[in-house]
Amino acid sequence: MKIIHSPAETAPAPMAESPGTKSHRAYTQIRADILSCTHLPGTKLNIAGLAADMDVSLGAVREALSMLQSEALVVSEPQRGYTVSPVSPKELADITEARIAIEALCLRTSIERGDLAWESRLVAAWHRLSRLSQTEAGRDQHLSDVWSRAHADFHAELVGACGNDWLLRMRAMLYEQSERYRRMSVSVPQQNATRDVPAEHKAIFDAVMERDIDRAVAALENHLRKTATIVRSSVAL
Amino acid sequence: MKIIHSPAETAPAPMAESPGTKSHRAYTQIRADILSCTHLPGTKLNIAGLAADMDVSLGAVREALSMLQSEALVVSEPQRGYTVSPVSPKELADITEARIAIEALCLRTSIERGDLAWESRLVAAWHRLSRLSQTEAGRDQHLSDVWSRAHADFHAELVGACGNDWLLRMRAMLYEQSERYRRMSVSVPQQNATRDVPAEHKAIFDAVMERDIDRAVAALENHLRKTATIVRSSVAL
DNA sequence: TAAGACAAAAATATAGAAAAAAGCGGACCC
DNA sequence: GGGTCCGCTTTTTTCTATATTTTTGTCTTA
Repeated sequence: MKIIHSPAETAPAPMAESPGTKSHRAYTQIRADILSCTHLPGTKLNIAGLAADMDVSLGAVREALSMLQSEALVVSEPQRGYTVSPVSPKELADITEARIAIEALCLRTSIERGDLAWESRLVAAWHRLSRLSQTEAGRDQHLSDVWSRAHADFHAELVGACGNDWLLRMRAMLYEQSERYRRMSVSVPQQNATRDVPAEHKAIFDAVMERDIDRAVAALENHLRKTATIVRSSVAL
Repeated sequence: MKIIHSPAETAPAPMAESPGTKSHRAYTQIRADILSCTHLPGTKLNIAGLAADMDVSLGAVREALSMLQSEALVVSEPQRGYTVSPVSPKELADITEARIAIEALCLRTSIERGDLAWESRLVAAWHRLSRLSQTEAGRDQHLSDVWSRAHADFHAELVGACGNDWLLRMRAMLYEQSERYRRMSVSVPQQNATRDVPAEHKAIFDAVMERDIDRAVAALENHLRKTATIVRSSVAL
């Protein structure tokens, strides 16, 4: 009769939606630290250090880094460890062009194939984002996170009816990369003042709801290109 | 007294271009086995078994599998191990559509930006492929591998001057996935008889050399779509 | 037949050993 | 006197063997 070999000793807290394995928790945390620029681009990642910080073993960290490599958030040189993927103007330009092309493709098919359920989800995502935009996100950290989440959901929902899993996977990858650049250039009010982001979103949303493919794609492209321009000029690359 | 646990016991031979680490050797081997369908799609991959087969430890295999996951050649369910990525008609269709779109994009910019050095490399790749095609590849295994390599090089060179690393990375991923499907459907002579693959390649090559973008893209699309159709009808998915 | 416990197998985690690279100090040469 | 190269020490990455946890298949029992 083995009593209490303690299933709950490790993590009594629910800890969000982590799939149990320690590798995945490490992955989630390192990923968040990279996206939030706690680990700056180009930094060498010390495996032992990370393992000590989050109280897991080397192997777990190593596996987490492998996962991150698949999203191109870190790069590894054999026998020389892992580093946070560096950033550059060229990279930003490549990502932006690729993203415009692929998102446009996804958006076209999404509008063509989208049914009522999709429209409903899109309306919901739009509603959340537009309400949050009114409350001046950006100052307080929590609100900014919530807005980022809503923004990601809205963009994801736009192409949600595309149906091509491979294109969607690539879109997701590029979105994430763009996010990393965007977050490097937060709090540049003087430039954002000349720009009405909610209006750009509204333009996309309206065109999509009217099923005007070309106008929707044009509005999306405009939105992405403007974002990239702002990011580029505000970040010292 | 530990005798000769030997730094050179494992691989005295140069073993091609493997970057030394055992993880990477394991990665290379498993990858080859998946692409050659030694490990069939959908198969569960036993970590301990693989480790024993190639005489490395669990950790090395685990890391190799992580790398493969980033190329979408294997998928993992937490706590339930790894399986070779399954195949399906839907997947093939998605890959084909995505590939046509992205390769077309890459080809356009490649033709626009390509300089003389690129043209020369392309001519070289074309020459190799066309010579190999004449010798009836397909029967003997080695020749077939050589042809595959030349075919891959030719297609890679077509888009070699594109310049957008992100698009190229995605193209490479999709090419690899297509290869896996293609190799599942080898030796179906009756269908290939009605098709002249070298001529399709020549059509692409000629259009590119004349810098006729639209014709080149159309020829490429035709080539990819025909390949997908053959594969689809010849494989029992 | 279905529920539950047991046993086997497989996946994940850990700690420490081996190998490789990086950092460092001193000697040697120009 | 200054610069460069060689060896050693230290750090870091990689690997292995073993332990722990989870899942899965089976067999009993009501």
